[in-house]
Amino acid sequence: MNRLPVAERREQLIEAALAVASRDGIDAATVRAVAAEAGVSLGVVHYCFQDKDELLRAMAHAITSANLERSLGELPEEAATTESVIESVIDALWAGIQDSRGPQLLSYELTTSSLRHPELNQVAIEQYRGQWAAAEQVLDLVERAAGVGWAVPRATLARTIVAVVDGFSLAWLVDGDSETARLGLQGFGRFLATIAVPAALAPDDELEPAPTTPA
Amino acid sequence: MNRLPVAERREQLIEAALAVASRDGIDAATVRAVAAEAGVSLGVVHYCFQDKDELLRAMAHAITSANLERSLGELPEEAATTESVIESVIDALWAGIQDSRGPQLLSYELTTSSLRHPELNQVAIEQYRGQWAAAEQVLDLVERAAGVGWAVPRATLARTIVAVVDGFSLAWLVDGDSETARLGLQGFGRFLATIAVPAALAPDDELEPAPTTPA
DNA sequence: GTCTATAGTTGGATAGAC
DNA sequence: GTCTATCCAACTATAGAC
Repeated sequence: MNRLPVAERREQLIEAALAVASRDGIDAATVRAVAAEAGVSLGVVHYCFQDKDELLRAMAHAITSANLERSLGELPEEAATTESVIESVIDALWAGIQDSRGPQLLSYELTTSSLRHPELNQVAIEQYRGQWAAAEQVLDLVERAAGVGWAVPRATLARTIVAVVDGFSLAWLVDGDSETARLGLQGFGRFLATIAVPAALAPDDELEPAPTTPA
Repeated sequence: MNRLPVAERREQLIEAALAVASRDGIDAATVRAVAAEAGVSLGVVHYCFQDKDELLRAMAHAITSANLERSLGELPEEAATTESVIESVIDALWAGIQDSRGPQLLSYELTTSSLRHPELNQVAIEQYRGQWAAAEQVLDLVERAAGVGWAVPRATLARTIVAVVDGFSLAWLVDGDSETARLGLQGFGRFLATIAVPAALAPDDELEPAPTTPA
């Protein structure tokens, strides 16, 4: 309706794309559907984005950024046992996931789409780089709150955490059983606690293993 | 070309669908593409299957069945330490995954598709029920080969295993780093070894927790 | 900047000849 | 049983009026 600067229009359209895709799936996020959701006409979308892929890439980037910021929201209490710090971090993390079924599912759809379509190639790896980085920051938080380090390199641990959270999230999306998922994650949390070592005994980080594909 | 009984035609078309979808993604598995892959004409597919969804459901079912049978292929050596039994099972499992990138990715695509489209609703839960059952059988194998039980209910452990394998597989699909994934899984395997207890001390299975949604 | 109109594809599904 | 021909719907993308 109103005339808006292109930049704001883009924001609005990305929001709309996110809404449609979260609600109805990535395949439903057609240019038409996004235009309708935003209340603009078809041509407007093509005026703001070169093509559909550019719109989807922008949407994916918005998700990744949002995830990164959100992951820093949950901070654990100060002094406590390692177990209880981990436990509260996991509960907060899980609550966040549980509250966003649509976006969560969308993020898996984006991953698989990215792996099939060359024009979205960067999307998946960016997602994961973001998640791995976020997991490291969470580890950092736990380290300081509980005064511990880890028996394995932090980067390795971060990848494992992302893998475990991904796996339980997927299963939860399928069977809808949040309590089982939460308990499973807590079980993993207790494992984390077992490999925590007093900060004094742990180096800032272990020696990095041989660098893998820089991609 | 040849005139075949409907049942055989269906088998052939399911094979073709699997080939196309594994190679080019689930979205590429159109009725037309499947017909072309199988070397038959469009009408034939609609003669054998009521519609596209029925074909996809049949394909998904074929995958699940194949996975179940395959998972029993890898048997561990007889006498050995718990660690080494677990290690060899994981290596065999991972080798199988690594050799089937396309089908692996397809299985995630099927899961997300199933969660979005009501007509495929049963697909995802069947997949997971199959995987959970397979994981329990693998646990069973390890129990007998290493003469151990577990400190947590076998069903819970099975879900965790599936979640961890899923998570590492997804990350591998994204970054292509099989060695890191394998090492991550082995790390999880060492955790499994830590919660193994001598068979004499473990009941056949722990008391089941309160039954969750039977679904 | 925004709209309508339309070109050009692709894919699901069916009809009817053989 | 199998094929060709065809219909219809939905989508991307662009052109051109306002």
